[in-house]
Amino acid sequence: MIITKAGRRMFPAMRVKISGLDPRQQYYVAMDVIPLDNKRYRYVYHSSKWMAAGNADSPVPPRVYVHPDSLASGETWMRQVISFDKLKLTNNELDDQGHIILHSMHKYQPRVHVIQKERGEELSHVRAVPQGDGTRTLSFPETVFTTVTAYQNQQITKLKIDRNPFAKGFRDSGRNRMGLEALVESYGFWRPSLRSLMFEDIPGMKQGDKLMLMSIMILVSLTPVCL
Amino acid sequence: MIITKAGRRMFPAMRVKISGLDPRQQYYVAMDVIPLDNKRYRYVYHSSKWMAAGNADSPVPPRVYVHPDSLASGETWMRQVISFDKLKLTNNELDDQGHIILHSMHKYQPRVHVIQKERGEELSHVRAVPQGDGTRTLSFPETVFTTVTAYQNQQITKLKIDRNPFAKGFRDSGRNRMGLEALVESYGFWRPSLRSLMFEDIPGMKQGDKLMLMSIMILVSLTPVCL
DNA sequence: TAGTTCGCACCTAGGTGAAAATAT
DNA sequence: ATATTTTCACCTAGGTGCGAACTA
Repeated sequence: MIITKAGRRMFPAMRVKISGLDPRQQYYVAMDVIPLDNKRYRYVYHSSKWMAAGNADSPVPPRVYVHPDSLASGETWMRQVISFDKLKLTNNELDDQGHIILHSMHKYQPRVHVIQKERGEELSHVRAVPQGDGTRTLSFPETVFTTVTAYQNQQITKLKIDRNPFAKGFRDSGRNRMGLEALVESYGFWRPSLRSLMFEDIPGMKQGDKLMLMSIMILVSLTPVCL
Repeated sequence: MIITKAGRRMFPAMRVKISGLDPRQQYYVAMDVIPLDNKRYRYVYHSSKWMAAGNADSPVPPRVYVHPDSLASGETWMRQVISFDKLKLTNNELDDQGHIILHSMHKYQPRVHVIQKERGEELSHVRAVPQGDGTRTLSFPETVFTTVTAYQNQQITKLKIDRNPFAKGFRDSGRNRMGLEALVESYGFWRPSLRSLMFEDIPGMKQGDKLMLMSIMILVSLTPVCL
C-alpha cells in the first residue's frame, strides 16, 4: 500500500457488514492498523518476493480511524455496508491530520473494532481503542499488506490502475480492458470472496455476551500480501 | 435562493460561532427554514421589487438539517465556526434525500437550533425540532431570503457569480474583478457584518438556565431579502 | 543505489449559472 | 406570459500513478 507524507487512501478500502448488534444500543465502529511482525522488508525483484531485512523501525504514534458515521445505533450500522474508504495512511510521524501513521517497507494487519458506547466515554483518534467487554476486535488475514512509497511489483501497479477509478488515466486503452472475472483470474493472489466470521470463532469469546451473535463479513476488500 | 428538484446549496451558507455552552454536555446543532409569512411573491421588474401576490402554497413536509458534526460536546462546537454549507434546498415535495423542502417564490427565515442531548433522544431529519428547556432556537432577520428557480435580478446574479467559487467560469475576465470591499460597497443591500446575539435577548429566556450565557454570532452569511 | 519526495497530467465527483426546452 | 426543468461548459476539490529530482 502506498503511503505518503500528505496521506493516501487505502485501495481497495476495507468494507464490512455487521449483524447481531443490539439495534437500540449505541456503538462506535473504528479501524486501526497494527504491525504484523517485528521485521523490515525489502522486495527482491528477481524472485518477486518480499524478504525480511532487519528489524522493524521504532514504533509510531498510535492512531485510530473512527468511522465518520459514529456514534450510531446498532440498527443504523447493520443497515449499511460500512466502508473505510476515507481512511488515510501516512509515513509522517508528525502528522496532525489524524491519519494512520505507518513505516514504509513493513507488513501490517488492519483491524476493525466495534465498541459499545459506555456512558461518558469519548473515543480518541490518538489513543488505542479501549479493550474490554464492550469492545469486539476483528482481524482478517486476507487484508494484511506491505507499505511502500512506490510500487515494487508491476502486477500490483496494473491491479491498482485497473480497479481504482481515480487511476483511469493510466489504463491501457480499449483492447486491453478486461471484465472483472478475467481480471481476477489473471491475478493468482487476488482472491475476492465473501467471508463471514462469527464471534464464536474469536478466542476468549464469552458465552452469554450480548454481542455473541454479531458476525462481520468482508465483502470486497481483500488485499494481497505483497501489495 | 435557487431551489431545484435535485437539491441546491444555499449561497452564502449560514456560518455560526457559539459560546457559553457547557463544555462537557453533548449537543446537536441543527438548522431549519420556516415561512416568513403567508404570501406568495412575484418580482416586479420595472420597480425592482418583490410584491406579495396571493396566499402561500400549501405547507411542505417539515425537514431539519442536523449538522454533520452532531452529536458533539459543547467544547467541540465552541472550538470551531459551524458552517451549514452542505445543506441543500429543494422544491421537490417528494424528496427522499433529506433536503429541506421549500416552495419557490416564497420568503423564508432560516433558524439555528442548539439542542441539548437528552438521554435516549434521537433527533429526526423529518420531524420538527423538539421544543423545550434543552433547545435554543435563533433566527437572524438578515438571513431572510426569497426562493426562485431562476434569478429575477441581475445584481443578485452578479453577486453570486462574483462570490461563489463554483461560479468562477461566469465571471467577467480580469478588468472587472473587485476586491471584497469594493464589491461590498457596490451592493447597497449587502451588509456583511459580525453580529452577536446573546440569549438574554431572547423572549422567554429563563434566569438560571444553563445555556443563558450562550451567544451566537453570524459571521459572514448575510443574505439580502430579495435574493 | 535504493528509497523518498514533489510537481504533474489525468481522472472522479460534484457545485455553478446560461440557455434552450418544456410546462403551467 | 411566466415559471420550471434539463442539459451543458466551466469551474472547485481532490484521488491516481508517473517520472524527474532528491536523499542518505
